[in-house]
Amino acid sequence: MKSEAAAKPSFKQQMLQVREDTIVQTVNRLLAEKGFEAMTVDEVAAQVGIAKASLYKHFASKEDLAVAAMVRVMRQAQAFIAALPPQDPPLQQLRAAVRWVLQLKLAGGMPSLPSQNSSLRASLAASHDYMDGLIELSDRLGGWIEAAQAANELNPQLPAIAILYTFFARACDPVVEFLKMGGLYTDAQIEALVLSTCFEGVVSRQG
Amino acid sequence: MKSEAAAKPSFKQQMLQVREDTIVQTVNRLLAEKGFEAMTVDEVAAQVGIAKASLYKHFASKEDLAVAAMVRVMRQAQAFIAALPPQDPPLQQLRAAVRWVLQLKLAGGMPSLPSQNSSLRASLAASHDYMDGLIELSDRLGGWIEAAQAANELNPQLPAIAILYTFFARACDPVVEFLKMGGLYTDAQIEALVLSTCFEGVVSRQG
DNA sequence: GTCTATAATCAGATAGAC
DNA sequence: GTCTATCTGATTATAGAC
Repeated sequence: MKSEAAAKPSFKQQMLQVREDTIVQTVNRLLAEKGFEAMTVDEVAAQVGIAKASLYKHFASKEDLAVAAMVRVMRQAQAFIAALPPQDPPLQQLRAAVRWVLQLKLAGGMPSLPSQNSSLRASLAASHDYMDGLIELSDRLGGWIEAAQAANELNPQLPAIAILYTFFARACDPVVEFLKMGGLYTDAQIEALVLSTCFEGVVSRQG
Repeated sequence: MKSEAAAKPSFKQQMLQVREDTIVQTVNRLLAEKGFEAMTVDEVAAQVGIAKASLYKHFASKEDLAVAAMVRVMRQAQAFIAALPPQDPPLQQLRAAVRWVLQLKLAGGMPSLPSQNSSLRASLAASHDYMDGLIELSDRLGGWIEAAQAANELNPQLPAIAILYTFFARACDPVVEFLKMGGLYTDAQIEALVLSTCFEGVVSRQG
């Protein structure tokens, strides 16, 4: 019996894992740069430095590639959320979470998926890894939202689900790209601007 | 000499215009439903009820079809803006403009373009009709934004351009679709929710 | 698992008759 | 201008040798 085989992955398996990580990172970058439709599998293979047929030994379809990239981002988000100081007030946790998304976008690391691609949406919905992550994330954020509403820090008249969606939508907010393209503001300024308009809106505070 | 030909379009020209209007309306609907990439020219031809080759007699490319649809929406927006009571305060004008976009989206009439399609962006940028409309619209809204900031109705600390982009971004705000898919809220409620989070944000008013 | 080479398909665009 | 039929290129996916 291979006594160690069960305990830790073999060298070969580690190599495999590393290669797949490389692939998913490449896909993630290309998705962030060009989006799902514009990204071609040829391109992914070329940038990873392997043949396209080899890519298909690791992932069964282009959709699966994108799903893997989304699962990766989802895990990163969960890790960040889990590492937040639990004693901080809910509103602060939420601001930190939205800030994390904005920083990921500004760093060019947020995959941009078409909002209405049926084949990809189906693949995402079929992925347990993705859906479980999405649900856990929604629960976490949802809990903070309700707590912040109960403390009258977030507007209690808004449905919690609407606030949750508003936060999720920052992941594909074109305002970030617009401001970045303009070149007038630093990444930190853009982050502050979008965070501010998301939470405080655009009206004057004392009206 | 054809004395009437110069004064008003001939019957044939009117027919042509009507047909092209039909095409653009169909394209607009398909763009709103499925987006630019998922919409096929075959589909457009089938829904209009003409052969694909005939379509290409009217528009030189798929991009041109999308541009025509965007120009149409732009003109509608300009017409709406122009019809607003000029004596109303700037903030009210802006709310009306954003509300108009949300209603168009909720009615399924807002084309959804990929934020990062180079060929389409190039075509849009090359269209004088589109760019002129965009600039005029930006000037109008920009003027109101600065006036509202001067009156301390909009936050004067935010760059006017950031506020402008925030309004433009409502045209592709996924929160509208999310809430609509959920089925919990009427179109009017969704309109009010998104309008509120856009202007007033999500934090409590009296903090 | 990796490769080269190739299939299979789909979609944008065009030819040419009427 | 409209049609049928076709071309062309791009892209996803696979066969089969090593």
